[in-house]
Amino acid sequence: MTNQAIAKILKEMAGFYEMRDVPFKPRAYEKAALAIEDLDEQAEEIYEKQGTKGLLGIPGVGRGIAEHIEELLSSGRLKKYEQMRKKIPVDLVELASIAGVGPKTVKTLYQKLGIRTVTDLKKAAVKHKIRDLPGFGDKSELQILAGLNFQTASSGRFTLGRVFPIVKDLVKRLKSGTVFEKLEVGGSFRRRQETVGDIDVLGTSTEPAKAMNFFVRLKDVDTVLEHGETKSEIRLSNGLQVDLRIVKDANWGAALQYFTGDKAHNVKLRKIAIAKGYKLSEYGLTPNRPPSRGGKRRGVIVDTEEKVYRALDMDFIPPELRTDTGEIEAAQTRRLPKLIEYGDVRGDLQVQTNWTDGSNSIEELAEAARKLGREYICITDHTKALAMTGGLDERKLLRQMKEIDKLNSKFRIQHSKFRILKGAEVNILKYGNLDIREDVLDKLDIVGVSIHSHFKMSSAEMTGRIIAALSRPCVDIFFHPTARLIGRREPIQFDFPKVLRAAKRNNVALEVNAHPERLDLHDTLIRQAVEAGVKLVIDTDAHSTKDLEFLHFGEAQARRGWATKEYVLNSRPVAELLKYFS
DNA sequence: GCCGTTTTCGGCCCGACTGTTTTCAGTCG
Repeated sequence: MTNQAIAKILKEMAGFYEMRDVPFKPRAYEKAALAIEDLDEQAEEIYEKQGTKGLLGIPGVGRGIAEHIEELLSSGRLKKYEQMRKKIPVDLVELASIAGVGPKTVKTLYQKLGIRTVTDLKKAAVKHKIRDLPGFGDKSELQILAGLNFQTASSGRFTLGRVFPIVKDLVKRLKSGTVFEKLEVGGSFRRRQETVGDIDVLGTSTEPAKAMNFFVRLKDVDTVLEHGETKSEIRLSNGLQVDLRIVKDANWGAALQYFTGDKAHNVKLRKIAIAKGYKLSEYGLTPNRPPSRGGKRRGVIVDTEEKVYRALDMDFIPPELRTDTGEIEAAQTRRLPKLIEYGDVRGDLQVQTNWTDGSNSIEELAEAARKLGREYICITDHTKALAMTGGLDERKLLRQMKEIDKLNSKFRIQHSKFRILKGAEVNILKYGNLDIREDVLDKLDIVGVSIHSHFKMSSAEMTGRIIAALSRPCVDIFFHPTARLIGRREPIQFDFPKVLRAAKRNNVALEVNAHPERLDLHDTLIRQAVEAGVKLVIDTDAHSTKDLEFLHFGEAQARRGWATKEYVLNSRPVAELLKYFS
């Protein structure tokens, strides 16, 4: 049974408890479900290897839930869950995913109208059966219909790469209105998560009502979901939801901290605040106890985020790290790493040209990279086994090397510093051998390898396949190691710690692919690589000059994985980089 | 049901907005 399936059952149980107004259990089950979704390993494997103890190691999983998981893994069923579902047999997760519908609403809908599925709900809403229920009205019915329509039109989250230009443009327009003093985007966007559900904008204004009106009347607003004094929500015509909060200037730091999240990070901070005798909220940091006689009840001034963290006795935590995965403890003991900074990467080591499936020439890509401030670029066209891209064979690869030599002398005359490196994205074949002869690969500056076929091997076979490839002396980089495509293709399965050991032994760097549909490695795997002492590179995997700008997403991903500059090889000057790989 | 700088019991984040109410419940983040 997959983590997804286990998580779904736990989420439904959370909902059933919520329906019955059972206190605290819903949160406990939800928390455990989220932790299981976030695991890098299958719970099934953890259980096989370490038994119940392994399951108890998952945050939020205690004795009760561990027993549930064991029952699910061994029998494929869970009695307690089945009993709950028998009483109220509804597709709880699906129904509750509709905006404005929660467990209590689902319960009423089932008891009064017998609604069990999303289809049932649609039928009832269209027939206007919902508006007559107690506690409902025509507005709630309309809201449910709107939610249903939106859900079928678009399914949830956007990639960071997709929202990035939209948000840039939105911020520019909001600032042009001159109704805001401060304006900042918080939430998962500021944390640079790989996908973003909605955009949280935070602002200050001397005329809040005017500012809110300006916001809800932006020209591409499709629906105004909420319109209040301090909080409004809109949906843009492209489907993206944007929330705006207007806060007081004196609370700016506390508010920005609060609206950046994530939730688990904030909850823990609040607990720490309580332990220190404070209450932390978006409105500031205030003493929790009544003031002593004659004393005034005054909050700590937290007009910047830095002051919030300082007041709680810890170092400032960069937004990308705020996931409650050890960053708070590290900040308290002054052990946070100094993360790689945006702009630290000097050169791009994976770029495809029009020799294969890219759309620009080598020269165009080189020129565009130079203009973006890069010091070098490595041309890594596909090789012959990837026939659909017109992959290069040995003969063509040699010809491309000559072409690069010519271009380099041209660049040397015009711009002394910029350099084009010779590389390739070589296919790892089914049993770990490469599709280009070694004597030709030896002539390249940098050899990257990657998996483009046979994605569905067993973990053991895949591990052997990868280690065989990484053990070739000519190999320098393992490109997009898990081969996942966000929202489209699951990562391949292999024993990551074993591959890390092989990479370290052979001095092979792992790539952090910056392409918004890949972002591969993902954050927790980057963290493991860094802990294991394995070096990284950050590449765009550009297929056009425009794609070269993806680098920012790769740097963000590396930060989310706690990577320091020292671990990222292409933050080094070209001579040092080549020396490392030689 | 989980968890521990309040540690095996007793807490568990907290406020805004909406719709349907006439003081509040449900949802959301």
